[in-house]
Order: sequence, then structure tokens, then C-alpha cells
Amino acid sequence: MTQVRTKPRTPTPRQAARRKAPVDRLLDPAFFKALCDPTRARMVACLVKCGVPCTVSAIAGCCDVDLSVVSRHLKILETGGVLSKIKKGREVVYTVRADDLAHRLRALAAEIEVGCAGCGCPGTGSKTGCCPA
Amino acid sequence: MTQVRTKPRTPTPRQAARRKAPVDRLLDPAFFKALCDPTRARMVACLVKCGVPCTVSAIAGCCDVDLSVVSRHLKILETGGVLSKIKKGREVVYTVRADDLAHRLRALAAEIEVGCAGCGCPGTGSKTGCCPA
DNA sequence: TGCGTACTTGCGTCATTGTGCAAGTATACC
DNA sequence: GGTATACTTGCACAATGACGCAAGTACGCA
Repeated sequence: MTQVRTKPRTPTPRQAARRKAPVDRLLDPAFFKALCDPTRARMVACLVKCGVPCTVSAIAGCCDVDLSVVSRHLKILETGGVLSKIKKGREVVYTVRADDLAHRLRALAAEIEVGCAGCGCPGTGSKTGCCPA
Repeated sequence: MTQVRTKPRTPTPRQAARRKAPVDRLLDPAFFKALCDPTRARMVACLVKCGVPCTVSAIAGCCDVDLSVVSRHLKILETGGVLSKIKKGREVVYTVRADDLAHRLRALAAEIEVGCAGCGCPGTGSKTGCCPA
């Protein structure tokens, strides 16, 4: 199913840590931090299921925390690149950055497959086998 | 590029929150929590770049924290479904669950696109437009 | 059986983060 | 201009999490 690209490899973790690779950027902790809180995850899931941009008040309606907390969480999600924010009069409308997110997630999936393919480890779908017996 | 599937939609966030959808499971905070710490992110990036299963000691060589801290972080990554662990004698070997991760990330990307497509919001690549003016 | 290596766990400390309340800012409407 | 609505920010507090050290467990080897 997945076509594996060229596969740079570094024998030891110490050496691997020095080498720069796209996966370093894709594993940006700020992005994952944005989604690691249950309240924030619920808010994003809510926006995805809703399918339309929503105001802060509307989003607050789907979680049982104070409006100020919702406002702060939305800011964190915006900083993490998950949501985008548009001011419309006195309302603030938040939207899921769907294209960016999907692109980022797929790129990360590809990088992980490229890095781990061919080592014959369980769960990598490889056949060659490079793990110590 | 992306073929959009059927697109369930719920007008308000409050209603959307009640409706169960795959995105709820895919946005599991435990998974994102595993990757939200800089040290853990570096460890995973290191394993991906390295391309082979590594022992706890070897992984500790690529980050400047105590071995006990590394051991704890690896456990969190295993719990979050990022790594798998195999005991070999007195060594413990950790492997990136590449197939699972790639599958999960792609599934999430697809769900986000399905949920957000067609609303005409910036960053969704849609043309129809359902956002309030 | 004793010893060394590899890893895990208990404990205390410090920093970060999630939360609610209250006050503040910005915008629309009368 | 005054008031209501929508959201943000300051502050205090509790909970969580990352960390190092030290002690403990598991396993291989002589």
C-alpha cells in the first residue's frame, strides 16, 4: 500500500540524534501539546464534527468549563497550528485548519514509515529483518 | 487530491459534542500526551531516524537526562501506543510502532478532512461556503 | 552463589498547567 | 453617550508532570 522512499539510516541513537531530518520538525512538541489536554481534544473533535466555524461561546456550550478557560484553550490551539481565528464584529470565530493538519499528519506518517521500514521489527510490515536476535 | 467521503454534519457544537464519531477516538489525549514532551519527542525522532530497535541505555545516549527518566518516558510512550517493548535477556528493546502510527495519523487526517470539507472556510480547500458572512 | 550489568521504582523537589472568579477591553445597538 | 454582549486577561490555587538521586529488581556469567 505505502510506497517507501529512500531510507536514510543511522546505526546508533547517538548518531541519529545529531542528524537533522524532517521528522524532527514534524514531531514538534507544541503541536502535540495543543492536543494533549482532554478539554482541548474535545473542543477540536467538536469543531470537526460540527463542520462549520464556531464562536467562542458556541464552543463553550460543548464543554463544561468556564468561558475564560475555553478562550485560553482556543488560543493554545491556535498557537499550536490546529485552529485559525477570525474576528467578526464582536464575535471571534475559530476554524479547524483542516488542510494544514491533514498535510502535517500524512507527512509525519510517511516519515515514520520511511525511517522504520526494512528493519524487520514487529509492526513495521517489513521482511528483511535487522533486529538483533 | 483527497477524495471526500460521506460527510456527517451537526449544526451546533453542542449537538456535535453528543454525536459519537471516529474522530473522538483518534483525538485520544493519551496519544498526544505521549508526544507533547520535548524529551519524548526527541527520543521518538531518534528512534525513527535510527531505524532499528534500541535498548534503554542506547536511547539514553541521545538525550541528556538521567537513565531513570528515560525509562519512565519510554513507558509513557509505550502506554500511548507510540512504542512497543520487547524484553531480551536483561536488555529491554523499544521499537516504533510504525504501522500503527502511520495508520492512525492517516485516519485522523481523513476524518478531519471529512468533517471540515465543504464549509468554505479558509484552509479547507472547499468551494461551497457555509460560514456566516 | 556471588557479582556485574541493565533497567525499574520510590521519593522529594521544582516548574508547568488547568481552572474559576473577577475585572478589563472591544464592539454593536439604542 | 450609555448599555448590553462577546471575549480576554490578571490573579490565586490545586493538580500534574518532569527530574535526579538512591534503592530495588531481573538477568547473565564466572
